[in-house]
Amino acid sequence: MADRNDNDAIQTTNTSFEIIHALQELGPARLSTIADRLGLAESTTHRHLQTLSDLRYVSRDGDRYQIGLRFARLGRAAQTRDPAYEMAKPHVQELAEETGERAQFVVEDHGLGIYLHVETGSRAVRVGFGVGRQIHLHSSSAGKAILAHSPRERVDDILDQWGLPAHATNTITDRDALYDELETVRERGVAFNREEHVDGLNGTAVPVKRDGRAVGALAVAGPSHRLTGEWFEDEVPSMMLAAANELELNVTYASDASSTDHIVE
Amino acid sequence: MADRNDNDAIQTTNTSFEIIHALQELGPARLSTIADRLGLAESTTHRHLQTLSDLRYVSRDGDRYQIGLRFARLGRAAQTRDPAYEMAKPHVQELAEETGERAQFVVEDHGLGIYLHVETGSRAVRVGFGVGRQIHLHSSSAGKAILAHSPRERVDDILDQWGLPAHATNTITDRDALYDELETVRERGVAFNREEHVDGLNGTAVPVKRDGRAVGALAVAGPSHRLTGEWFEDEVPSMMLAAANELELNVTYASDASSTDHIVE
DNA sequence: GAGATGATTCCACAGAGCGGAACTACTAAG
DNA sequence: CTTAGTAGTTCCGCTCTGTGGAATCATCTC
Repeated sequence: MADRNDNDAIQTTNTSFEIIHALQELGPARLSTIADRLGLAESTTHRHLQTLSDLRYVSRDGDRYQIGLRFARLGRAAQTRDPAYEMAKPHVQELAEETGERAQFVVEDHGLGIYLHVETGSRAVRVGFGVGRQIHLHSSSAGKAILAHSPRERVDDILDQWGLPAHATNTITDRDALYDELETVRERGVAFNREEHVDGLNGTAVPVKRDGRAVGALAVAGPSHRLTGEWFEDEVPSMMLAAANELELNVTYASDASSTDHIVE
Repeated sequence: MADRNDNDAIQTTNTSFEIIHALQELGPARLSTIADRLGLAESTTHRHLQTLSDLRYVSRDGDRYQIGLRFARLGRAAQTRDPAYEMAKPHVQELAEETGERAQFVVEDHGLGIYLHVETGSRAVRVGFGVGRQIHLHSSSAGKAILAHSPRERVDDILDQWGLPAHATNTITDRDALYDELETVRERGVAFNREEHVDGLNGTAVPVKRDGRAVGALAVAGPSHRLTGEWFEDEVPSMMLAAANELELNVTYASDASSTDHIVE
């Protein structure tokens, strides 16, 4: 066959997840819609949906299929796979209160940044980047904080895999420019995002380290007109540094006596 | 073949999810451990893990595999698949504050109750039943509130599927007894759980209805020695009823103008 | 009732997933 | 430095299973 595509992944599993992704995007949808969208036979689509429904990962209401609530469980399992992740939550809440802006905890997986906690302060901008959201690391303050404290080799791999696509007018799209930026971040201990991810949105972040490696980053984001001057460049960062410092102590301490954290099914 | 098991589900998809479930329970695990546990050939396991890793639903660190953070996204999609679910969150928070106990929002899917929001009040009992947790409906206050406002036919189906297993000393394990109980719940508008799910734990819940059907239930749970008397039987229920009432108004109103809630990938 | 639409079941075929065996990469030990 | 031993990866042929098309069934609509 000519179509020796990507690599040899299991096609059936891919198809099942394609259907799940379709449901994620479409919301409640009918079988034929999904089959059309993915270019699958209706019989095939039907069997996948049947299987996924048996597994409770798809719900069905009449002739509408939608994503199953069992995924809440797996999502939760992901969010708590490292005890450090849960420890970050109160600090995110505190930062949201102190700054009044949106505070986040972001970690890296497969070269992307994933929002694990999001708290909105009193005057924070509206939703849109909720928990679970995936972003490129090169164009966000949290991402740069993480990259700055990752081995150069790993950074290269990530950039190879995802490139440096432009998301906003100030996005850093040049590799060397990014390396310089990461050097600055390392020196200052704080990363800034000046409308690099979304126009009109600034952000700043600090890494949370364990054993020298960044396990994630604490970040604060808000409209660029409000996040400016000393508030943006000094005051907010020092709040985050204080939080990160405390968090790092918890995380490091807990990793010694972590055995009790295991949760059995 | 003799083994015409359950029905004809897609075996490959089942296997992939079995591996995911194994990772969920084991935490970081090595390939051979997973293969052993599931009775699969290592080569097969390897291919599944490879595929799931390409999809970013499995992460790999050296020779340890674990659940991927991308599931946080699907979990979030499940948690927000109905806009009503998000509207419940502030009410849960308020109930947790007012009562000081653990407050929850539970919905039904595939005949099980799923915790979508959990907030712990100042003196609430420690974790263990977090977001995403799945419980039988017959043995919890929230479950009974939901069942009481579901069509009899649906209740039968659910009981057929899941039975009435005993979880604690007071669990209702008799079908007719449960029907009587549901009738009481309908009359009072409130459901109670007196150590039916976990010994030492009481709970109470009210349904949240839309168009006559229960979309979920608001519940409060706490140690049986603290949840007693008027506080348990009147005061807490009236707080919940007030919250549910307000929530129902939001939910019903929002369902008219819901088109703007759609979130695009 | 007839017609259309969509979901479900049936079926035959070939492609895809499977397990066993061979191979490679690391460690540990002697 | 060599030799086992362990765990992960790749290879390969077989067969079984997932696939799409067609036929059937269920629901609405006009």
